[in-house]
Amino acid sequence: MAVKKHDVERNPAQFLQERGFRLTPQRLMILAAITESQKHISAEEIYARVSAQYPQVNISTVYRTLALLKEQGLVTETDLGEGRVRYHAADKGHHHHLVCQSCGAIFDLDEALLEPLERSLLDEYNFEADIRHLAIFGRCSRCRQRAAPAKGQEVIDAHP
Amino acid sequence: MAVKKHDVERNPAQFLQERGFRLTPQRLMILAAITESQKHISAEEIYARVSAQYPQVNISTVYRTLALLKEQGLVTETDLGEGRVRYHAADKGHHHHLVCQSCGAIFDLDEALLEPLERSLLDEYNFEADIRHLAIFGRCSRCRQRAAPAKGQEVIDAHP
DNA sequence: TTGCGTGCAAACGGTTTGCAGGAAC
DNA sequence: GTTCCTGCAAACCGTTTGCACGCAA
Repeated sequence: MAVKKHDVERNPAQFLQERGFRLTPQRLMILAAITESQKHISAEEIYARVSAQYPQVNISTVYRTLALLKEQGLVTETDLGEGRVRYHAADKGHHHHLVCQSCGAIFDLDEALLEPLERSLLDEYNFEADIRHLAIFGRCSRCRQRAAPAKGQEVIDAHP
Repeated sequence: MAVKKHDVERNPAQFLQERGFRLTPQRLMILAAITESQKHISAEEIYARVSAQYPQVNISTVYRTLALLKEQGLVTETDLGEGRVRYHAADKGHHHHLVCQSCGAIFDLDEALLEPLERSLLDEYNFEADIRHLAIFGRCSRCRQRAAPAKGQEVIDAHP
């Protein structure tokens, strides 16, 4: 069944066109790379994908297109603490990540879990949280089991 | 009363020394800059402070020292989404930030508010969250009042 | 035909590295 | 006297920019 290629490509494309932006092959391919990607994708990865079928694209076009798509609300950014930002189609909905600091695994986190937090931020601080992509760092289930005795990784008590 | 300079300087310094690291003037001054800073401080800011009294320091020394201090658990990092990391003495305790995307203001957030989240991550995902510094983006009370009609800033439904 | 979007190359800002000389122990 | 730490300079990496050409509309 794969991805409904035409749908995912046509809607954002149409959206851009209606706004007066030109539909160039580069933009369409960049859009496709993002919407077809299962996970969050970085600018470099988009560039790699696109240039595989269209070698003359330039990385700066990728960045300019990403800026446009973000501006138009078609993609959102996530900072997973890697020193680089990742992108993701806005229509795929928001979700959050648990990033394991031991093994690097990334787990998706149900949005609902953050609702209580959002509510109390609103109630107690009158702060309207925009939690579209949140990365929470820590240690995953598997790594916890493997290293059961330890409780934290940079704890200051170490007496070797 | 100010900061108890000797205490804050001596403890981490002593700690480093006991671990076999040398106590150089550069390290002491960098340590002092961090512990004396009220708010989170960036590498560049540390460099500026230190080089004010010791012009020959190099920014690379700041980075190397920060890496050491982080490794030894004496400072922790926060990523406030500025494209640069900020540092903060570990013994000042953990706290979190509400970052207003409209006006840039940064508010401190009580650690207790995150406990329910941490607990449910542990319960439901067996994930041991290491939430030492979290930045939550959104819109602060004042900016919400000022722009009451809007509900989100990049919402996709816009029909101008 | 018009002007937006692109490729190119160079610059950016924050951070990291190799090296040789100098200081802490 | 060793060895670790530093300053220097250059490289790094992801990202941004100025410019002239070319293509979508």
